[in-house]
Amino acid sequence: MNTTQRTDQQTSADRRRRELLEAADRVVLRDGPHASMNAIAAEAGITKPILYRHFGDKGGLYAALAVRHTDALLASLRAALDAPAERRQRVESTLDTYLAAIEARPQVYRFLMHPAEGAGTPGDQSEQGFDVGRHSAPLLRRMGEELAQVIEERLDVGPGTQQLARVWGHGIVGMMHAAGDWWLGERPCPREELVRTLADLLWGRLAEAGDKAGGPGF
Amino acid sequence: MNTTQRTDQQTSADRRRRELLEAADRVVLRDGPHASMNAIAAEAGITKPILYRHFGDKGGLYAALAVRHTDALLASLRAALDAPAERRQRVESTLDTYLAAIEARPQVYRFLMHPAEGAGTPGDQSEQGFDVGRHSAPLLRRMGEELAQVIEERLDVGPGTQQLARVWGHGIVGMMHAAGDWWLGERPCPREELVRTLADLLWGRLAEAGDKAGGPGF
DNA sequence: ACTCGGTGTTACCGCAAGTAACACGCAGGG
DNA sequence: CCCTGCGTGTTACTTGCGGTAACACCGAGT
Repeated sequence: MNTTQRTDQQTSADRRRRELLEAADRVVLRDGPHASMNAIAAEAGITKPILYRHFGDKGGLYAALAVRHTDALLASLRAALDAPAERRQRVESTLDTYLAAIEARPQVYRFLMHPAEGAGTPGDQSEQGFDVGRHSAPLLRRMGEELAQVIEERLDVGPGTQQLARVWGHGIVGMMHAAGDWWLGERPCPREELVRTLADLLWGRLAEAGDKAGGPGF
Repeated sequence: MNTTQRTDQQTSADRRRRELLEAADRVVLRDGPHASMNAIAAEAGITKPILYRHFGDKGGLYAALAVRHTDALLASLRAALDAPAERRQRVESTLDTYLAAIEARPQVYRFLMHPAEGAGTPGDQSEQGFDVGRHSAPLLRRMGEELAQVIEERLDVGPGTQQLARVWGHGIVGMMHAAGDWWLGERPCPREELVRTLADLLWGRLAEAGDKAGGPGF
């Protein structure tokens, strides 16, 4: 008797939820990592308590937002990872996919990774921001775990593969993230060069390189 | 005429500053990443405005704290990096030094990297914390730049060494950081194993590994 | 007509960052 | 001896944010 009601309500609530998320997205895209609940509510044309009814608390809204973007990014990454090509080529295109994503929407990226980085003027009060440990970490963690799974599934590295895959997954994601963060800030080189250099690093060129004359070597 | 006065005041102010920093350190070590200005002031036996007179704002205090710890950590890392041994050995001992440091003082580590991660109980209001983008990034950036310099000084990788060294420096630091963060949370294996696995990654075992039977490979 | 669930509002609390404005103690100079 | 600076400390406040309680409207079902 109430199944249609249920579904109607569900979809109605879901639509609201999506609208709110899109509004939040817009305000994040515009205002960068500040984005107070008030601002988001205003952008959505409503007031704070509704946001809280839908998302519980700020973490909930943030998590929902992060899930959206992370899902999209992960889909792209999976596509790059699954492409039919040489391993080196696949690694490069995966790196490139990630870097292209953060390059395309630096605001969103900064919001996801470094929330509450605003606080430009000294009088700016808007510095009480999100927490990061509980949200950006999960984002990176999720990428790390996904990559670990891919590595474990496809790579043959003898015994202890599972442990090794997870270490490598998180390590590679961290490498990608840190290098991308730095690159995004300084733009010292075109993207392809960064991709190539990182792939070189993963390909063991650090071990192969010779010592420079005069020093103790590295 | 006022040179001695000046220096006296200077040293006096510096002593105060150090005392305040040590108090801040203590409260961070105890309370984890919460650490409100009030709490720090109370621990130091004084009140808020004095902290603000000494450090300007919370970012200033945080930066001073971060510099302290980063300096200490960088000194250890430099020592490991400069040890007279094979390159692989030096890389492993550097990784181990970093991981041992974050293992020894996880509270401090979490404060530096993921401030404002507390907020355990839902009723906990103490979630308005620091920003991270302006502080944890500089910390990682600094490590990345240091490592880049070491790489550039000692490694011979042909033309474009400078750019490459910086990419690798930030990338390796990010790998270390992300893997360490994950490991610190889950403790899936002893430290030496993590160190060995990460070094293996840097040594190109990803490229060398064979495909697993049945999949498209990786 | 009367309830009832959903959507929305205003008005408030608590907290933490940051800031006046005032108070004590102690040099030196009339 | 007093009084003027100045460094150090305080109390008491403002602002802005996250989060919540209590009330208001409105369309559907009986």
